[in-house]
Amino acid sequence: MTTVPTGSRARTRQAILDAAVEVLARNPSASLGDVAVAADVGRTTLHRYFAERSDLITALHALADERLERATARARIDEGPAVAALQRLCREYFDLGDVLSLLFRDQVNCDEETTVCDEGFEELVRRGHTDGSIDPELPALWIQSLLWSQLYAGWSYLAEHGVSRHEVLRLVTRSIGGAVRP
Amino acid sequence: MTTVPTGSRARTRQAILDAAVEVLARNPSASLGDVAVAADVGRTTLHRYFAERSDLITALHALADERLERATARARIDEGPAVAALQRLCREYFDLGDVLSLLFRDQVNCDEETTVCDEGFEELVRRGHTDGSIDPELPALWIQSLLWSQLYAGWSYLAEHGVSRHEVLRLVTRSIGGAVRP
DNA sequence: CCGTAATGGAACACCGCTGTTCCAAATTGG
DNA sequence: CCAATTTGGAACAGCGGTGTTCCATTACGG
Repeated sequence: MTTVPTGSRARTRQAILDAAVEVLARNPSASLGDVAVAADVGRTTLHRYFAERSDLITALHALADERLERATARARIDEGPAVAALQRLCREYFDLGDVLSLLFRDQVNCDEETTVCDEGFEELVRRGHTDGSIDPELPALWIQSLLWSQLYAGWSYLAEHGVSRHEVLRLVTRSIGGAVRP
Repeated sequence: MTTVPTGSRARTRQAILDAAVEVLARNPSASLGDVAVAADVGRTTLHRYFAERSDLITALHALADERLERATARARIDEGPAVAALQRLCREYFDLGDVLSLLFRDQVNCDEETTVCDEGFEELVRRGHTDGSIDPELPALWIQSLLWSQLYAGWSYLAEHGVSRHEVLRLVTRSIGGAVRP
């Protein structure tokens, strides 16, 4: 049986994952050596935790999915006015930062992400359609694409221009809100 | 001196560039072999036209910049109401397709792209700010990020879901228009 | 129709990344 | 403080992409 992580093991594992998120978000084809350096860990150690590159990627996706789910839960998208709920979701996702750009760059069509949202998200959009706060011409799937792409735009904007995190978040939520209005 | 392209040379060169756009837009780290196959050309021939990978990339950027500039010119962003001009620009860029996703994926902050637009684009946004058709809270740079990210979202949407080009374009222009409204 | 240009295939060395093994050093916990 | 765990460095083979050379074949223009 696998030994229970003795604390040190868990810490190292997390350090590697964090570094991998940061490095691979910027350059999806970065080498494992780069990740190891960023994690301040020997390449040997990295291989000890994740035998193959694909194992690391898998763990990364699991981590991203988990955080995505938590963030979705925190946004309570089934409560209150639709647009406000959409903007709460936007805020929560924005805080995930690099973690989501990972999913975004690999495959926008990520099977997970669609299913993660679809139950509640479609319902949210439907709510907005019926109460007139969301343009009925815009399907839920498109609004989801919009949300993701604007988050991406926000992160890029943050990284490239000297603008505060708070200010960027303001721009994104405002733009998302405006884009879905009828 | 380099011999003047005899027609056949120019055709081959163009075939390689077209294939490179298609292949590299989907996977920026695709091999030159993949590009050669897509161009229906031997790898040797490809190397004959572009000695190094970086030479191909450079040519690709030049091609993208040129088409970007033409598209910008066609949109006549200095004419008419600001939002309509923005939507014309959106339409023209949308038609560039893969060519622009290339620039987008490599570096959203592409030095070229900012300078290409900045003269006219900032003016367009200013026009919208003063006549009240564009939310004055949104800076030109952000609107530009928005435009690009929504185009990207549109292309992805087109590729992944069975939606017509025309329909996607409608969604993008509508969303862009909505996003910048005060 | 002949010669030149253009092409593609094969083979080659080179390089960086990957995944593995082995061993010595450092850390940690009891 | 000792022993087990954890770590990192070095070295290695394998692999795929790169860039080059050489040669035979094909296409094209005068």
